[in-house]
Amino acid sequence: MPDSVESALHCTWLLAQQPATALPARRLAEFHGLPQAYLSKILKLLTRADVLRAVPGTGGGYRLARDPEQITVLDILTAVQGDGPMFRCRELRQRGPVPLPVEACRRPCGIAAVMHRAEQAWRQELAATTLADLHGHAATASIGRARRWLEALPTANG
Amino acid sequence: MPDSVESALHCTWLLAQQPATALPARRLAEFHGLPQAYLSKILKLLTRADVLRAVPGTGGGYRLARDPEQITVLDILTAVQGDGPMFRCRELRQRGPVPLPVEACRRPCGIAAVMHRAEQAWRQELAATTLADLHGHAATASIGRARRWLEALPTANG
DNA sequence: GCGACTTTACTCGGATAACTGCTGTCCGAGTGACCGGGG
DNA sequence: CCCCGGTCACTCGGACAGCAGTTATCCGAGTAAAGTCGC
Ligand code: FES
Ligand code: FES
Repeated sequence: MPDSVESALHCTWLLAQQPATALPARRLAEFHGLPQAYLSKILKLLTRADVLRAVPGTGGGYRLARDPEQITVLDILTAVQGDGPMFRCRELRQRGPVPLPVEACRRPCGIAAVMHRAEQAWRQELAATTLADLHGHAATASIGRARRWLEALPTANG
Repeated sequence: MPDSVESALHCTWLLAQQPATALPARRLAEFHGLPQAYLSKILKLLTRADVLRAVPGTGGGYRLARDPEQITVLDILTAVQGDGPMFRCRELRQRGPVPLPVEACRRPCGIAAVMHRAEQAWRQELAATTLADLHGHAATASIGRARRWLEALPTANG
């Protein structure tokens, strides 16, 4: 699994701490210690998938497109990795010197069925967890460090 | 997910039809319509993981290392893809201008916990399915085509 | 002092290289079967 | 007819290229804010 998934999850989690304001890619990269340009690409993908909303101009950045309770971890993974299933049945049963006729291949084969069932369980676990749940179960130390850094920003706050 | 997984599953499934005799890589590649050399690599990995047993010499090939009831789909995936978890926590919380102290990172972070939980569900589904189960739930057409080809082999049978 | 215009700096967006892992391929070492010769 | 040695073809095993997806990077279009000038 690509590492970009972790970056996307961390950024969305951090944005969930302040759903109102928007943070630019430069700040998020600085906070997470990641290359700014590449993280920009990831945030781009999240924006295309309607997980984040981009705010252009000075003082702009990215903010959550919906409430944290309505953004699941599966949405983030789908945005970064694509919505296609990780296991793809290549229909090997129709190849070789003794191929199976197409009319007998309407139903998915047993191997694909098992794979899809396991993947479905995986997706269900991910879809059952929202950003709000992550915030609720997060360690106090993590929330503390995030809040500390957010309040120390040179933004036009009070 | 790499396509080699499907090849490995199909080969092991076919070998489960005849646990006694051994089939060479050439025959398996011919049956599945796959490149012989690459499939040899996959079978090599399965042999290293003690899923298959290699029989050298003329008339040799690969046979199952254990009974089909004791070989799970997870074993095959682990053999091909490696036993490492697909999601790897890079410890981003320890990076950046406000890093979390190491003493506070003994427990896995919330993101990694969710990911590992989902992956555990996935693994559980795969570990609960054996090659014998695949044979039991397979379509009669698939079993028929396999048996037909196996009996038509030029092997030194009766 | 107030408003409008200009300039500025900052933001996202898409298009463009370098790198790792999967895919595909090759040839050598080892083994069992097969064939020929001798007893 | 049976046993032995030699030859052979077939097998796996590890080492070697090619391509795709991920990672990393750059610069241009667009925008909101700030600064500046005139009234
Ligand atoms: S034919 Fe290979 S997984 Fe369906
Ligand atoms: S610190 Fe990123 S997933 Fe654990």
